[in-house]
Amino acid sequence: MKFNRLHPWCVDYKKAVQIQDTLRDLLILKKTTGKICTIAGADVSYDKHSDRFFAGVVVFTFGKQLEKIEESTAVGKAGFPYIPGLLSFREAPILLKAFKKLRNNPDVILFDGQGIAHPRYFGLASHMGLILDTPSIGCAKSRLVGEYRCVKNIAGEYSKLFYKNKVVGAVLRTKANTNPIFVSPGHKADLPFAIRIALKTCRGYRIPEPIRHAHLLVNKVRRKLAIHVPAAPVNEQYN
DNA sequence: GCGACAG
DNA sequence: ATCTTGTCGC
Repeated sequence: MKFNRLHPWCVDYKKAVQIQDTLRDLLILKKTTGKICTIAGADVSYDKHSDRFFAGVVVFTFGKQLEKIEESTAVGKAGFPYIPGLLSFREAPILLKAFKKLRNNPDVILFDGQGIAHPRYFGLASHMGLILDTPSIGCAKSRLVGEYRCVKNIAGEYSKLFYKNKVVGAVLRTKANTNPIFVSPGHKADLPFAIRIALKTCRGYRIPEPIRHAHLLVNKVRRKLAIHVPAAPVNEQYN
């Protein structure tokens, strides 16, 4: 799939913040009209020993049945440290490498990170959605910013996530007796749409299927490509 | 200065 | 994210 190069990735932290403040104003926070036929999930795994990333994208048909129709992976070195609020500068380059190999153009993409529930309203899902010019939704497993009331322990229940007096997302219970996930619009999406899509793609697990399968995929690739260091000889104890 | 802090 | 075994609960 094609995407726009909006800026270089090799920037300093201050420049990264400026880029976020600029690109944020390009986001469209309204649901895009049109039927959704395919939906993708993306995830990244990190190997600290080789300082490498394993990225994966899985595309599903969207309907009563979710059917896997394509998957794509990429491997590469990490080029930016993890800094809360700047995650996209760390993970987007390797994710884009995987998206570039994708033959399908998914109608919606789910990311394992925040959308606009971010200090500058521009999390990973927003950044990726903008570059790929595709509706995107952030589905994070924990909170970055914002306050919320506890969510009823019933699948489908949610609480609005407030940040600086604005609703930036929802804390969504995708399954009973399980911690909720943090859903927020990325690009070309509004909150009701984000919540609806996240819930419709859950199949008995806490994490929506597209992201869950992308996670399984990157771990599979990681095991396969792991650099096997020869086992250290076992030193027998004498005396 | 202190605490918080997606992956 | 990663390091990691067993274990408690629906």
